[in-house]
Amino acid sequence: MIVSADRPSVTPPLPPLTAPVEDYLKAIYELESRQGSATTSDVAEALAVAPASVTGMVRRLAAQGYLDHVPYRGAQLTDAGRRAALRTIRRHRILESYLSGILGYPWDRVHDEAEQLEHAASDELIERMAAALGFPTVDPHGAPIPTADGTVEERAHRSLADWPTGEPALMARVSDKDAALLRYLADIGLQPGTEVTVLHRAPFDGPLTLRIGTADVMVGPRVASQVLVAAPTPLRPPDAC
Amino acid sequence: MIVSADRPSVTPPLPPLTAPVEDYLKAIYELESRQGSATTSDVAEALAVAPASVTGMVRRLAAQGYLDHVPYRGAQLTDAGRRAALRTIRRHRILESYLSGILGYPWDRVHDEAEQLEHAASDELIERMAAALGFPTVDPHGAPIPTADGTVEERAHRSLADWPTGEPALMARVSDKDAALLRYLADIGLQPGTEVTVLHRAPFDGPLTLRIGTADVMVGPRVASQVLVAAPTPLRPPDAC
DNA sequence: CGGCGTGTTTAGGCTCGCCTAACTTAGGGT
DNA sequence: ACCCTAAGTTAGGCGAGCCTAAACACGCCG
Ligand SMILES: [Mn+2]
Ligand SMILES: [Mn+2]
Ligand SMILES: [Mn+2]
Ligand SMILES: [Mn+2]
Repeated sequence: MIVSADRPSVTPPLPPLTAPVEDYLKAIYELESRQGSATTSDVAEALAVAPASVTGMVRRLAAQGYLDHVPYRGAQLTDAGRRAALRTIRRHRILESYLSGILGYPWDRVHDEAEQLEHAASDELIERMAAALGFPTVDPHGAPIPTADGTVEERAHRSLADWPTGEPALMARVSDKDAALLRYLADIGLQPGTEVTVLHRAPFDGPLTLRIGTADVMVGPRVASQVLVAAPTPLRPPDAC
Repeated sequence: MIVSADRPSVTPPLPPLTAPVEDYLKAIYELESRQGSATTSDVAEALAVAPASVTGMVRRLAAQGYLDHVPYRGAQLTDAGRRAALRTIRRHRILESYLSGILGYPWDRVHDEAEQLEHAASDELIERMAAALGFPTVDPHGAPIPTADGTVEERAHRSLADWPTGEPALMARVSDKDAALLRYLADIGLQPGTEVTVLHRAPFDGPLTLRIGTADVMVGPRVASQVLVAAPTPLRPPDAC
């Protein structure tokens, strides 16, 4: 009688993930959802680590069932890996929201703090913070907060660089990684929820003239391309007019 | 020309302490202030680690100037070691206060959470939490919070087990380490600031009858010995009567 | 089709923090 | 004074994460 028992379906109790492992899974998740799969050098760059270190870690994580790895071809998360990544991302974004919303942190300094705390905070703490915030659905930079059971609603936004001239838009999201950019955006009054209109776009990748509130501001194309926007009041059903 | 350059007096920029190192220094500080010096096995017990591991770590910390170690005789913190320990203790106690005071944690669960967060939180976060609390001077268990520049005011309390019968006292402090004891004390309404009177003490290490508020409660001597108390309203000047 | 460069992996090595097993030391008891 | 035991240290080893240097694979380009 032959019993095939490779990869038992009943998972034995896994040890808690270490901080580096959580950061790898998070980075791979983000690269994967942007580029389809995560290459060794992209992960290395994202984590400021040598490529050889990534190869080693990826091999370990594949052995533990968090991802599939085809040598020379990149890595892709398994369900277990995606679950773990989304858990860390949830913690990160709730922490950012709490620091910004309750403790008065400026939005350009919440990321670094959350990058550490996401590995130390208990589930109870995270849920208490979420409750104190009224269970927010997006973080201070407009990124969606995964639910506790591991689902995210990723909205497909357009870049302000592509948005048609003259049509008002709502600022929706910006990366949390570039603190200087965030400070600049705060300066000119651009944050998630702000209405913004592209008044004019100079040719040859020239600057854009924006109307933000009552003020007109000129920004470079590098800034505009980083700012994601959406159509205003997209929540009302289409037949409501 | 001979220049003696061993042990330069200008300290080079030290790398940030790791979480285990912070926990060692904290444990040694606490043992030292309770027993004069910290023995290898006491530290091992406090950190749930093998004695051999302590010997190794103590050797490293001595080499880095955080403590003095006489083999077979125990360890004592240097000024640098004491500073580092008090910094971690400050963070721990502010975190406990914040979790309990702002996030509604029960006081028996703040310790474990703070034990992790104390290594991850930035100075800015700690100071923002302290500010949100109005710069508290004691934590939820009555332990004094060291100042940012590294001083603590340790009050010499007496145990409830020794307190004279009939004289009212104020509950002042209890260890944060035993969650079950903390739950019990919360149950019977004993927390820092509560007035308590020993009505009767049964002989041969028998139970104590306490008056807490309007209720009478009997507690064992093991509980009473853990509860530290002080004379009521010790803040009013003596000539105020 | 063969060579070449970029990207990846392998090989070997390091520190930190922990372990167990074997030893040494200090110090109290006889 | 000596021995015995408890406490402490040494020896040797392990896994996690990182590194550099060297070998190698893929796929593009001539
Ligand atoms: Mn972030
Ligand atoms: Mn992180
Ligand atoms: Mn505590
Ligand atoms: Mn700790």
